[in-house]
Parts: sequence; structure tokens; C-alpha cells
Amino acid sequence: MCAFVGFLQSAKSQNKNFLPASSSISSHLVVQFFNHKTADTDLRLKMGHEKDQQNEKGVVVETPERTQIAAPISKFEDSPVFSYINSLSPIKPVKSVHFTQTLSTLSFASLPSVFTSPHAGSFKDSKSLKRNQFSDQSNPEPTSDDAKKAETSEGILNATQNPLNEHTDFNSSNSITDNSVVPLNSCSNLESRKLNYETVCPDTSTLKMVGSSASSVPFIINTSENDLFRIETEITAINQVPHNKEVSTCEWDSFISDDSELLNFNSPSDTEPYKVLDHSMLHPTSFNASLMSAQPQINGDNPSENDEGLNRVAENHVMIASTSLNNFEVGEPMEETDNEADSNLYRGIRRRCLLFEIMGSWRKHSEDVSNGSSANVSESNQTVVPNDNNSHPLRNGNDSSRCILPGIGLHLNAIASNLADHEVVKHESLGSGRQFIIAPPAGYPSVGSSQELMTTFSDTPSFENDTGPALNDADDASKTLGFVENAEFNQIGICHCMCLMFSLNFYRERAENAGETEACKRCNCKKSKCLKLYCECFAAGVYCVEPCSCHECFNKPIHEDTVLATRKQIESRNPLAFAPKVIKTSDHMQEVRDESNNTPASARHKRGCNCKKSGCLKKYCECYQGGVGCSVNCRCEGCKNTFGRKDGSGMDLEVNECDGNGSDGSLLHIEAEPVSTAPATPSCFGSARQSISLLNSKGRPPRSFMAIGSFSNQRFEKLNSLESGGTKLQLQTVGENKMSDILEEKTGSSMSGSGVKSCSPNSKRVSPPHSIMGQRSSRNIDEWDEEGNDVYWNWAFNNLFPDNQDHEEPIVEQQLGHEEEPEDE
DNA sequence: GAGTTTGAAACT
DNA sequence: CAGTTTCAAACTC
Repeated sequence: MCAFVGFLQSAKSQNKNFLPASSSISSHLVVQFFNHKTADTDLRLKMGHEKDQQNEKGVVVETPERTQIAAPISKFEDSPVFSYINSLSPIKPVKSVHFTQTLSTLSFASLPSVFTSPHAGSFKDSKSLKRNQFSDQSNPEPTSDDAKKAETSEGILNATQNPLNEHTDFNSSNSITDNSVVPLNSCSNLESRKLNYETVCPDTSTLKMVGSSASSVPFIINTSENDLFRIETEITAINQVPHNKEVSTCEWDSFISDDSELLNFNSPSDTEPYKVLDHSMLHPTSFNASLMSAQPQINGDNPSENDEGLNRVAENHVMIASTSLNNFEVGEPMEETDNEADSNLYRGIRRRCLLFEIMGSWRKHSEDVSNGSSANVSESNQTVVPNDNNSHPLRNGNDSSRCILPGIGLHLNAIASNLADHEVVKHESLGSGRQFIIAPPAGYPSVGSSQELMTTFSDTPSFENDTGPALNDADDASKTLGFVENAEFNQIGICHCMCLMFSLNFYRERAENAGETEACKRCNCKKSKCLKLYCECFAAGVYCVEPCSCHECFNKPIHEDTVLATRKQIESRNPLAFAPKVIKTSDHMQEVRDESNNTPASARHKRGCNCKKSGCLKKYCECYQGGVGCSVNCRCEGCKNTFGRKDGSGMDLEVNECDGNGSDGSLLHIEAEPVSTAPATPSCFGSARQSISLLNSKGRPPRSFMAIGSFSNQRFEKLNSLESGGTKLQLQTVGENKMSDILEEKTGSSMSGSGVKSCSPNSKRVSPPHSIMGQRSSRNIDEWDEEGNDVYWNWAFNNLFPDNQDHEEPIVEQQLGHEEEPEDE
């Protein structure tokens, strides 16, 4: 927008014939057109969405009077074009859709006759890009009220449910990209002006073009007169709409900063997305949390003022990033849309474009940061955090933190979209071909980030190409996160990041090596279409694969949109639906206290079982299946859970379980599993791992891969359950120690220990007083956070450092109720 | 592999 | 929130 303004100013000074002398006329046009275009009033249309706009333009400009557009306004207003605009009925999706489809296929020759104009061909030349940036194509700027109306009246869900729109838009963008020749100077100008825009525009109340106006000249030169007129109109309208100023500025900033991608994906202009992004970035936790409670639709919320609305928007960003793009990718049959499709089309496009913008920005930022430029960090964050409703991060004394924290969330979201963009939501392929479901944050504050990070790192170049040691991944990952290091950030999030990275590495290794056995999780769903929690695959957050015997399965990448939507729905009903069923129910201090009192371990089934007949002795019982004892949450009858009964009678078994001598302990159960019993080694770690598989016995390998979109993972559950439910095994210690070392190097904070429970050679269960981040013991941990940390931590490292499984690495342990003592004792 | 049992998930 | 139904895993034969 700044560029527009500057451009406008420059244009005015150069040639006023193109510019309407009266702003009222401009606004009039804006209003007129807006009234006809309904929801297509946001700045995004102005700024970009070149094709659609050109389509619109085609309608308008293709008339014989096209040249008249450049004529004085008085004539223009009387021109058939203007009349046409006034008579233009509410958006007819067919136009845009059809046009975009044509673009998507690059079949410009097939353009409707009504649109057969030089514009079609213009896409193939460099002009398209220019128009994409500067020409508003007959979409005058909406008034603030109209903009708000458009903002609130559109359902994001509808947007996401318009795969066709997404599809076409995406293709269109690509088309433009492929066919656009961006003048180098233009790009450089844009880039060079980026900082200026960033620093100046966000707060400027009058959209000043900081960059040299000359930079905009190249764009002007090749721009048609009518384009200039439109630009003028737009800018006038913008100036008249104070509410959009910041947004426009920021939008422009992001637009510029994203290089080709952003240039291709015209940025939305409405305030909503940016505010949402701001919100999410500044408050990743709240953002994620909002995702949990957010509904797939935006109804009447005022995005600019309502956090909830913002959150919802953010959610939909994620959704769109992961769904619409996939739709595009998979090429699923696109559902035809109704008359609202047009508005939704733009809405969805806008939102997704925003993601792309952010993604591109982040990528740029990360690159800058990786180069060690702290200034770039702030600048980058400035870019990605264009504005805040209350304050601008850059102006805040705590810039770094404010910017960077948001940056994480933004980065995550952006990457998600990035994945979708480049890889078509490149799922992390598992050994069995199973893929992770990249889903929006499940609504678990800390986990959401992790999940997103998982997605992010799964596509991180370092992971794509890494063939070296796992630690290389860590290094790469740390580089990836480099921009975060310079600021205070959520260490939990870092832990998740690291764990996720290692986990991904594990995925790859497993996939490359012998992951098939554990990757396989077969369902046999007949009626649920694998879209309910009945389905183990779906519940675990993985796609069904060949070994599954399911019928009419929708839990496949090709139906990812459906999967995600279903997941979202389920999560809306139960935010913990995809959370591990076995969770830690108390923080570290509580654990210590419990242990000293020989009270039940901290891991329990999150909801408890409801067994009536099985006595909690069969895998019907989820507690038993999870390897944890029943708890007060259980409503079971005649509980005989050998991992511990809810009356606590079975819990003492865990004290001496690690040596395998438990007379009736859970370890005994584990040993009874079909797989070879783990040897009672000084370290229970090895046996623990084997026991994990044992727990998931029955020929069916355990579901070993967590879902990106959820933490539901039986393997984790097993790990956790083994660790705390009945057998205190060293599942966490080794990995965490290494992870802690790594993270300490990265973050400078001790991450050693995380309420790790381990077993000494003499089977004395210990609970190191360490607290991950040093906070666990004191903070009131929510189950998810607690669980997520531990699970990822353990699992990632256990698999990342397989040697730890084989080598009985000495582990400092504590005896129950005693001081910490070396394991070797 | 078919049928039964079981309890979670979903629904009302 | 409770009762009922649906569902698929777990289990048995």
C-alpha cells in the first residue's frame, strides 16, 4: 500500500490525467463496485489476485471503451464501462472460477469470449506481475464498513470448503508466477524498500511511501492507464479508510518481503488475517489454545476487535493451509460452489495467501537469521508481525521477545502452509507408507506449536537431505530456530521443537530401515470410514495404509481436508480426543511426593476406564492396554488391573519392577507378552523398549508414529505408561539427558531432567528432582503440556540415540525415598 | 476366519 | 449428565 501511495503520488505528479482529481469520485467508484462485489472488497483484491481482478477487469475493460478508462473521470463515469459496473450484479462465481480454472490450466485460449481480451495474454508477459502488485483492476477500495462487513460475513469454513476456489486460485497464482517476468529492478526495489515500509508504514497514518518513488516507476510504465486509474482509486479509498491503513501497509510489507511467492499470491488486505497473525505470533499459546476452541466458521465476529474472532481466523489459516492446498495437490474433484463461492473464493484465497506470505516471510527471515544478523531478526519479525492492535512490537521495549515469540507461531503456521505450497503438505512418510496427518493445532497450547513444528521440520531442508547423524539434524534444527535463540522464548516450545526434530529423524530412519513393523497400524473399520476415534489409525493421527482392512476409508491423504475437518470437529467436542490417553496427572513435585508415599504413579489414563466385565485385565481396558493402573477416574468394576488398581492396592508393585522380579508387578505382565522378555539389565531401558512392543502385542505392531496433528500415539502412551504406570523404566532419562545437553547449549538453560523416572540397577525407582526447564516442578502443568514434553522428549531421543538402548548407560538415579545415588552402586 | 465379547465413542 | 446405540478392537473358538 505504501508503494501504492508512493506510486500514486508519483503518478500524480507525473501525469494527472490518469488520476481522478476528485477523491469523491474514487470513493464513489469504490462504493459502487463494492456494492456489487459484496465480499470481494478487501484490499487483497486490490493488491493482488491478479487473475480474478483481471477477469473482473476483463469484464469491465474488455468493453470497447476500455481506453476510456484512461479518459477523464467525468467521461469514465458516463462510459459503458462504468454503467456496466453499476449494473453489475452480485458476483457470479462462474466468472472468476471459470477464469481461474482456465488460468490454472494455462489454457488462455479457452477464455470466455466475454473475457477474450488482451488481458488474457497479458498474463504471459511481465505486465501481469506488475498488475498483480499495483493494479487494482476495477476493484475499488471498499469502505471500512464494507470491509468489515465483508470480513465478518464470510465464512472461513466456506472458504475452506471451496476447494475449487482454492484450487483455481492456487493454480492461477502459479500460472502467474510461471508466466510473469519480474523485472529485476522491480524486485530489488521491492526488497530494498522493504525495510522502509516495515519501519515506517506500520504506524504511519497516512501511508507514506518511504521507498524511492522511482522504484515504482518501472511498474507504472508498463501499467495501463486504466490500471493507473484503478490504483488511484484504490489509494484514495485507502486513505479514506483509516482502518485499513495499517493493514495495507503491513500487507504491502509482507507482500514485498515474500519475493516471488508473495508476488504471486497477492496478499489479502483485510485487517483480519494480519491481526490474527499478530495475535498468534505474539501469543503462540493463546493462538494454539484458540485453535482448540475455535470453530471452523467466522460468523459475526469482528476480527479486528475480538480475540476469539482472531483466533478463529488463525485457525482457519491453518486449516486452509493444510486443506485447501491439499485439495489442490491431490486434485480432488472440486465441488462446485454456490453464489457465495465467489466471495468465499476470495476469502479463502486471501487467507491462504496470507499464509504463503507469512511463510515466505519467515523463510526469508530464517535465512537472514541464519546468517547471524540479529538486525534481520528484528526486521524480519517486524515484517511478520506487521501490526498489533494495541502496539507495535517494534516499538515495544521488549521487541525481541515480542517479535520472536510470535515469530515462532508464525513460523509454524507459515511452514505449514509452506509445506502445502511446495510439497503439497508433504507428509512425513513412514516406513509403511503411512503418513502423518498434518493437522491444525489440536488445541493444546504447547502442543500445538510442537505439532506445527513437527510439520515444519519435516519439511525443513536439513531434514530433507540429511543423511548424517541425528545430531546434524539437531544442529540444522537449531539453525532453523536460530532466530528464536536470541530472545526469550518458550522453552517448552523449544523442547518440543527439538524432540519433534529428533522424532522426525527417527521417522526417517525407521522408514529407511526397518520401520515397517512399527509403522503399521491396521484398522478394520467398516462403517466409520476411519473418520472416528473408533479407528485406531485416525485416533492415532495417521493415515490408513495398505495393510488396513478398512472399508470406504476416508483417512487417506487424498481426503485430507475431510480428515482435518473431522479431526477439528472431534477436537471441538473433546479437545483431548487426540491427546495421549495415558497422561501424567501430576507434576514433578507431585510425583516425588507420590513416590515417597508409595502412592500411585503419575501416569494414568486420562479419562479412566469403565470396565465392567474384563476386570481391567484385558486390553479392552484402556488403562491396562496403556500399561497404567486404574485411578480414581476409573469407573471400572471389579478392577484387577495389575498395573495398579484404583484402590491403590496394586501400585506398590512398581517399586521393584525394574529388575523384573516383581512378583505381580506390571513388568511381569510385560514379560508375559509374546515377544521375548526383556532381560533384567541394570538399566531397564532396553527391556523397557522391548516391553513397549510387548504391550502392543498380538502380532499387530504398536502404533508407533505420532501424528503431527495430535499427540495420540500409543507408543507414547506405552512409553509413558511403562514409565510411570507400572514399571519405572528408563525411557526418558537417557534421551533427556542428551537432549538437555543439546538444549542447554542452544538455550543456555538447563533442561536436564524432566521429572524423569528411572530405575536403578537394583530396581530402585527414582525420580530425579530435575525439572525440565526448571519449571516443571513448580508450575501447574496441564496434562497435555506435561505429557507432550515427556513423550516427545523420550521418544525422540530414545530413537535418535538407539545406542542408548543397547548400552547400559549409567544413569543417575534416586532410590525411592532416598537421596540420589549413582546407578552403578 | 467367523463369531462373540467388550468397552470406548458417538449419539440422544 | 445419563442412557442408549454404534462401533471396532479384543478375544474366543
